[in-house]
Amino acid sequence: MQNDKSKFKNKVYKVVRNISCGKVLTYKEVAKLAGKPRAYRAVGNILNKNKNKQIPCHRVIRSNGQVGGYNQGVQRKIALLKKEGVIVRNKIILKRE
DNA sequence: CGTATGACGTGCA
DNA sequence: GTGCACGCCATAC
Repeated sequence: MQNDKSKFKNKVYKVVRNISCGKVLTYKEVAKLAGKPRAYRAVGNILNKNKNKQIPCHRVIRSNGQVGGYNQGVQRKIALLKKEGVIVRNKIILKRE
């Protein structure tokens, strides 16, 4: 049985895992897709506590274009994004349309 | 159960 | 464009 909170967390994982290669979503977008557009705070928190490699949480960035953070190190996150084709400059995501 | 924290976002000076 | 303060939600202690 899962409460709304647990469902939200589960949905977040599903959404993040569903992100295509080279694609990046913002915390707000993920929260919105998870059903709680106001829980972007919790999204970051959940991913931070999460250590599941199955989830490409490195594809989740901030709305202002910054890479945000990463439990394995921001540098690691940037490296992965760049490796996937995302342009990153000085911790800023320069994603093309 | 209540408090504190955090990978955030928006508003205002 | 930069800096500071408040709000918002889930999780941990």
